[in-house]
Amino acid sequence: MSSHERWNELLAILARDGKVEVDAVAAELGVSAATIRRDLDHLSRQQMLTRTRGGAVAGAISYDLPLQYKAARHAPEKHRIATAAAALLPPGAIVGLNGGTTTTEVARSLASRADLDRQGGEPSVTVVTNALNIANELVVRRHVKIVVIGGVALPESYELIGPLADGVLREISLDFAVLGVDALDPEGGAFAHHEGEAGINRLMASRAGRVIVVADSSKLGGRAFARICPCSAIDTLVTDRDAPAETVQRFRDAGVDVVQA
Amino acid sequence: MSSHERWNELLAILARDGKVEVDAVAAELGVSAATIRRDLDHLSRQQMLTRTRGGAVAGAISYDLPLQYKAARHAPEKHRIATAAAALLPPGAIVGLNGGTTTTEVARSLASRADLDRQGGEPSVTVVTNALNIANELVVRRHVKIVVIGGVALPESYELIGPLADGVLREISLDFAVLGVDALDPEGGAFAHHEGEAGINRLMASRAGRVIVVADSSKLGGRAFARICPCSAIDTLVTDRDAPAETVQRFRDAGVDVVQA
DNA sequence: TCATTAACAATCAAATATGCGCAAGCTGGA
DNA sequence: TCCAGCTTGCGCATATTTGATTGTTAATGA
Repeated sequence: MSSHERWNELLAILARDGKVEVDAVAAELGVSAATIRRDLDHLSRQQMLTRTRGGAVAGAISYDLPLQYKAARHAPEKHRIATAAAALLPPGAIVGLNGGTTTTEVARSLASRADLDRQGGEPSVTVVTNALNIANELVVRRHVKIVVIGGVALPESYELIGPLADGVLREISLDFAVLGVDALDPEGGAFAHHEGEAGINRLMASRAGRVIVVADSSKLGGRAFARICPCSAIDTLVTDRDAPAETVQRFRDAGVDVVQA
Repeated sequence: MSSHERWNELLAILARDGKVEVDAVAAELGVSAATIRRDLDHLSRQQMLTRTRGGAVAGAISYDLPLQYKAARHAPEKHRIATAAAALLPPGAIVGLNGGTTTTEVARSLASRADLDRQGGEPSVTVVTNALNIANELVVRRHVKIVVIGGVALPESYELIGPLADGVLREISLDFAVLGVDALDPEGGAFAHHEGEAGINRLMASRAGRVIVVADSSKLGGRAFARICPCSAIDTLVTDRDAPAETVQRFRDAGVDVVQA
């Protein structure tokens, strides 16, 4: 087990329990207490936690893990979904992306696809996003033009929200909006956990000519706190092959074009 | 197998597993570990992955702050300047930060200043920035509230510029603007290499109650392409002790309060 | 207040990853 | 064909990580 994996594990325990104990974790991970202390000191220097005698307590990140850790869940499905979604976007498109692990994959896929069919040195795709991690990852790839919506940053999701973001979004138009959602229901529509995110996503969808929702099958058929939009506002859903046929049919009945990657 | 094929393979493994291990991949692809290391270093320079001991992990999120200690030139000076500049900012301040290595150090210093620790759960400092790297680094640390100006991202500097950024900036006021500059002249004022950056920096300065310029001594006394503002618009200059006394005096004569860290 | 005990910091040695120099092999052009 | 430039693999010196040891510090309770 490498140090990065240990750090992820420590932060996962911290997110779950709110605290870690040196000896307990050392036994659980099969390393010495000295190593755990060094790890905790390291993370403490990065302001990721607060050191206590005998362990550490949650400091900066209390509810959520860095995206890096979450990316591990359903990774192959997300990757396939993302590739399929990116394939729907034509060269030259202006694409809105919100935050989340799946949309981050879409961004990566888009960037590597743009690598292949770049034309004349000009960026062939414009990505408009409110997700800091996506912007940060794509900004070094010269093939994609990156536009960032302003706003207040949410530590949990790296998303920018708020009135400032609204203002910017109202000034631009999108060809496509590719939205990752927390839940998607044939009757209820698309949902996010956070009302601020939902608001931005709703606005992004309304500014776009075509709305594509990406969601692995575990998200289908449920609801979450804040509604983004009804299914009538969604043009295409990209999901994986594990989605139940009956659920897929209900989305199709609701007028959504379903793609199973 | 060509190097391009290997890179694709490495990135594919990274997308699937979230990490790669040097020895495992070397065996799988039938090349030496040295080659894999060189490949990973190469991809790491392209920001496609983050190098770890024994392999690499996906994504831009790292638990390290390598720049703080490895930032190429004038690192100790920049660090001292940044600490001194951050010390000028009182709790509760709304602070504008532009991009650059020195301002990134200021951001880190702000994030770890103990007396600014959040009081009553609320972050006690608000950072307004157009630099993606600063926003991305600070967003996980809850000590500061992060507001990002929108705009088009410049790959060279990670800065957001353009009309969208202008629009957001016009809607807010700052207590302080902390600006890193490319050149600073007692008569000419502050300069940036890029006219887009200069425009945003100028606007940021005009929205701030107090303008603090951070610049190591190598930047003093020269000029660059695009002017940000005259010295009359600058309240404080924070620089290092290597600044020539005569130059410092000329800044003081121009009405700038000079701090040498 | 003082003794006891657990946690800690400092240090060392072993294991292992890494970086560098160099030679061999390959590729593309003159 | 030959050469220049590049990539690859190997060996060795170096750096980093880890676990153990030992002395020090801080919390607990009588």
